[in-house]
Amino acid sequence: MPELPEVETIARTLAPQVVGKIIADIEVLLPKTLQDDEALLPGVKGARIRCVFRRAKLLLVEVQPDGNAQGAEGKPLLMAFHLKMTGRFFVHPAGTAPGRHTRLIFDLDDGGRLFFDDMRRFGFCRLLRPDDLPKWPFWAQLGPEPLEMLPKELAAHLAAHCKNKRAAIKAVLLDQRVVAGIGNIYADESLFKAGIDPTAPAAAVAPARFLALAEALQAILRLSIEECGSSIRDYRDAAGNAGAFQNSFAVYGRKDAPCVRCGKALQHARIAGRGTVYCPHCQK
DNA sequence: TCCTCCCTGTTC
DNA sequence: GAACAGGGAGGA
Repeated sequence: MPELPEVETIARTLAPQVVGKIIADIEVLLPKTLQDDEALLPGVKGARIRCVFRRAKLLLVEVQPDGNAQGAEGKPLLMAFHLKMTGRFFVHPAGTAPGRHTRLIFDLDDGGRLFFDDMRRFGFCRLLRPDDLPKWPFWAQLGPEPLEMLPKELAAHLAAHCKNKRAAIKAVLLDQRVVAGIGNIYADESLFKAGIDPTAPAAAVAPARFLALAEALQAILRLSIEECGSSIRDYRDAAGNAGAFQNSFAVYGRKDAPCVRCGKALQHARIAGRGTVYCPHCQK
């Protein structure tokens, strides 16, 4: 389930494999994976990949269409991928046949084949002009990048969004409109590190505790990026490597196991429809 | 503000 | 053969 650190790792490992190459052809094996409201696909064919970057949990690929392509007008285009739970990228050698879960194939001019695989079919690739990004409601509503703020700023931002909110503090962290890129793993881990009960109503979290939460969130995200993300089940980066941060989990996936701090059994709850593991003794 | 749905493979 | 994993859309 790629969250911020995983998508960041994928962007970093994918970029050196594809930037500068030309997309010679595109094969759409699962039509619903490709969201192309403006029929921009012809412009992507023959386009050169300029850069690969991340915003929230989105992986963005900017391409420069061939100047002669019909309707492309020489302006850059964006491919915005959301990997959801099981999206993966891999660059295969020429001639590699699609796998069972391959949804899109981008044939590169050097013969390489960039596969977008997605077992559970939730992921998508949206084609758009950079100018149209603000018209995409999901993009327009995204909150700030948590690693691009000072801890103090992030703390104040979180505190402001938690004011008067009855929803659980964890639900607020998962809300992409508040902060972008946090998923189930990093919400649980950062709340544990900050010693905050994930089930507590956001409004009940004392203002003084948001600095600890902001610092925990940033520390966990930075550490995970250093470790190339967390690999549970499906996740691999674009070079096929697993991350290592799953070895540092204090709570995620550790229901009933002893708390690393106090040794008491970790509890399980369901918050905002997501499985949640926490230590009632250490998180209040 | 919470629930259901979309999906398929793994675990109980 | 059911429960579970879960990001986000859409509906109650």
